[in-house]
Amino acid sequence: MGNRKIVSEAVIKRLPRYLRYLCELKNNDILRVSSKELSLRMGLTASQIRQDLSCFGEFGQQGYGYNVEFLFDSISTILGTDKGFNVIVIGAGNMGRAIANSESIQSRGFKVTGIFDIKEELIGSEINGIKVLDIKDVKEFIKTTNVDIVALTVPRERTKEVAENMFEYGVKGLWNFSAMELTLPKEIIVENVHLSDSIMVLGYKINNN
Amino acid sequence: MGNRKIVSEAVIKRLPRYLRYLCELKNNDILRVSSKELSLRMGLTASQIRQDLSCFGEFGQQGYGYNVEFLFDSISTILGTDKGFNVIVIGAGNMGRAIANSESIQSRGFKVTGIFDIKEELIGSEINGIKVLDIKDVKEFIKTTNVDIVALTVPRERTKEVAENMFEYGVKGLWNFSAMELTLPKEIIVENVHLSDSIMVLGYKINNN
DNA sequence: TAGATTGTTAATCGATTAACAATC
DNA sequence: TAGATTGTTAATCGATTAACAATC
Repeated sequence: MGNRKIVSEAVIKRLPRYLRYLCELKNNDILRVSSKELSLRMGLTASQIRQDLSCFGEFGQQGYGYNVEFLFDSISTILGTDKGFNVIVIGAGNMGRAIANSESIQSRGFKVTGIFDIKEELIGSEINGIKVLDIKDVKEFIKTTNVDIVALTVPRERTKEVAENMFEYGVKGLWNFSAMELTLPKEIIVENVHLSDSIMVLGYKINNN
Repeated sequence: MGNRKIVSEAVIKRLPRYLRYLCELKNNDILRVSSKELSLRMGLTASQIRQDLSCFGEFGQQGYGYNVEFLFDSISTILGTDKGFNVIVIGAGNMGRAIANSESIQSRGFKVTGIFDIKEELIGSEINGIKVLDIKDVKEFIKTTNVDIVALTVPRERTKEVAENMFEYGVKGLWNFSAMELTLPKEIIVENVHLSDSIMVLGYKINNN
């Protein structure tokens, strides 16, 4: 299911950013926006915005521009955030807790339905109202409840093993926070958040500014 | 100072990834690698690896390939991680603590030298051996010690104000974890980590796989 | 109606890939 | 020497930008 046309990675990555700006316009009670106006705010070209949106349909009107709320809702639908995703977090450390507590993630339709850890002292505690469960029970949890995404925040040395298990259990998406490459079959989507990569890019730019 | 040739964003973003793979080779006591071998491991073309590296100099040898350790060190130098960067964290919440505790960040030459928060109950506590200081003292801290990068993990509504202060205090780089766009003068480099953008891209890919 | 702005086609630009002489 | 592999130039591919007819 889903859109069959292949849309480039670059376009997909811009969608959440559009959503962010549209949300801001909405919060300021702005009803309409042209590609020109939006391009000025976002620092890209009006052409690119129109080209990007045209990958998914027609959302504007000649002479008028785009209805902010309609465009926001449309992009939400494209991203699937209107339907919602169930997320479990494996690893109840600082990063896991940050995810479980993130308002911006929840506000986009991602619901943390479970948190798992291996440490005795963490099991049974609560994070943002969600009980931390024993990692031993994660297989059963995935089999019996609907889990779309697994956020992986376990120590580096455990990442590979846990990731492979998740694939085996039929999880559709892995959100990997370990500074480690995961090579898994293409049936499971892996999205990496390599914090150290990000800060290294920042370091490079500082030195070469 | 630094390299005057303008290197494209795409190339820069691949550098930390090269470093990651080279580190792994090093750990497995592999002394040499050809662009072909590396390309197979990394899932890109040998051509691209050679093209990327050629932006910065000549690191290989015909008929031999690349000395793993030398290439690792060279890329470290390009990224400036050999010299080291001092980082302060503003916001001692889960994300701030995750940064202060991250081994992968520290192993790449980024040293957390201070953590700041506004909350009375956090001030004076220790995170990874670093004392949490009062946000009121951050200006003085920046003026008197060498701070290269500020990691911003404060709540959304405080982000803009703190970011502007950091610019004013002469900080060179901002590592922004808020789901908010920062528009600051180009003298200060901003690198964004928008976790919600990342999980939305994952959601899209799951739906359209 | 006149002005504004879309969606799309064509042109341009930049990034990736292929090819190959140089040489270890 | 023969084989391997670099760094670089040329060719290709894809993404961004410009232009414009359609139309609100």
